[in-house]
Amino acid sequence: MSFENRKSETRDKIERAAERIIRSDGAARLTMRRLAEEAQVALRCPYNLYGSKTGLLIALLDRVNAVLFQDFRSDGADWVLNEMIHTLDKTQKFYEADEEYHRGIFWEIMISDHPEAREDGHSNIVRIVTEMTVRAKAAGELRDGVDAIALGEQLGLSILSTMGSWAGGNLSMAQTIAHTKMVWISILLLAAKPEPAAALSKHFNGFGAPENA
Amino acid sequence: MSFENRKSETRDKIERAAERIIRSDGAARLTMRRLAEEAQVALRCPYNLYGSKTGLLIALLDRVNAVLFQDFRSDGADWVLNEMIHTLDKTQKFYEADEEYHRGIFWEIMISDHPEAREDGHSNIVRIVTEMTVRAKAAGELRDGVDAIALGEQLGLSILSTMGSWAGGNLSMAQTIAHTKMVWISILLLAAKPEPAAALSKHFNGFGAPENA
DNA sequence: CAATTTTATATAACGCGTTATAATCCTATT
DNA sequence: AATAGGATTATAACGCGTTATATAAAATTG
Repeated sequence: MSFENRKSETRDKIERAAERIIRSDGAARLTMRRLAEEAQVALRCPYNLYGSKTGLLIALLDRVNAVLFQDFRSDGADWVLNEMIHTLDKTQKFYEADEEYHRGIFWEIMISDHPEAREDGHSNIVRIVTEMTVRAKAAGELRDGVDAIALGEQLGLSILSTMGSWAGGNLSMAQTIAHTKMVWISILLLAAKPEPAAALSKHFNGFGAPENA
Repeated sequence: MSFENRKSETRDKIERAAERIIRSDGAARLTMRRLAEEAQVALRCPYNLYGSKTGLLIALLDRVNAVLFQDFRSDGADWVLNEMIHTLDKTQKFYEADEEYHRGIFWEIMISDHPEAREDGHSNIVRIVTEMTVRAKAAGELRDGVDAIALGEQLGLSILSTMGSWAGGNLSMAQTIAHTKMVWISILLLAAKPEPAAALSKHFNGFGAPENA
């Protein structure tokens, strides 16, 4: 077996063990010593492969995000702006299927003292949202004078911040998406031309409390 | 000297030492052993008085918040909704005067594994914002059918989440307030009656990128 | 096959927040 | 003044993420 094959087999052993521990006891109870024991490797081994505990968690997150982000392709909705709202629904459904697992990983990465970890997820989301606003602008759904990139950054910041509250345990995923949807629509109603704005307002649920979301 | 006096003198010694360390080296470099040495008390002492490191940081935060929140009394502006925007400006000015100090404390409390710590700050902010929306409703500035409490909870959640991103180092305080202002105004334009809404829209700066804020 | 490089192991240690255990002050009560 | 009780101290220890050191095993290279 080659070096690379051996490494990726070890990686697999470790990531499987990490998943098992997080699923059974939560990400907060994932310790490197317990992980090493569960994966039957030396304590030093995951550090060789991932650099740090945070590096391992990022590897777990990346695998999951690859699946989620595939679902974000254009779905041929009537308006790009409506498609953006559908994207929120897809996100909710995806994370709700395994909410505690995702929340734990998200949180541990978020509070790690490896700043580059946060930066990665941050720019990922902002990029995806900005791609959509730029597409909406190109489709003529946004008013003249609206900077699509600036708009995307603001919407991306909004969902990212709210997901931070989710990760911290202050919100459920349902509340997170409901709030984000409300904020996005409020903003987009100002940025959109009348026609797509009218379509958008059908998704607006008023000012329901987060608890009712 | 009485028991209570002795305790509050020790508390003062510890809190002063903590402030000194945070101001010189940042909150991340505040360790309990170093604090004990700087305050010239036993390592056990702060645990007796505050329960935990997080408890001490909350004590520091409470002292600061008491000063900030005093500034949130009604300032007799034309509209309550405008007053809410001014509150954001006051908050920005206040935190910017000592941004790294506040950010560090905020962050350490936020990522602590004492969930009740987050809960406190959370409900504090939501309460303050909700008081303002209820006042706006009573002043007849909000449309009929708008639930002032639900609205306040959403606005509170918005600023809280964004301040989380600030605490994590992803935003400056200026960007944090600029984003919150944009979100608040977008939402309030939908919730407000025409007259106060017109006054509100003067504060709207369009969709500037967070970097330009 | 032999030599070299890469990967994995075993063991100990560091500083961190926190706790346990005793002992020692100092205030309050009788 | 004697005694009870709360406040503070001193020392050691726990599990945590991480690193150092030195060794063993396996793949690559000559």
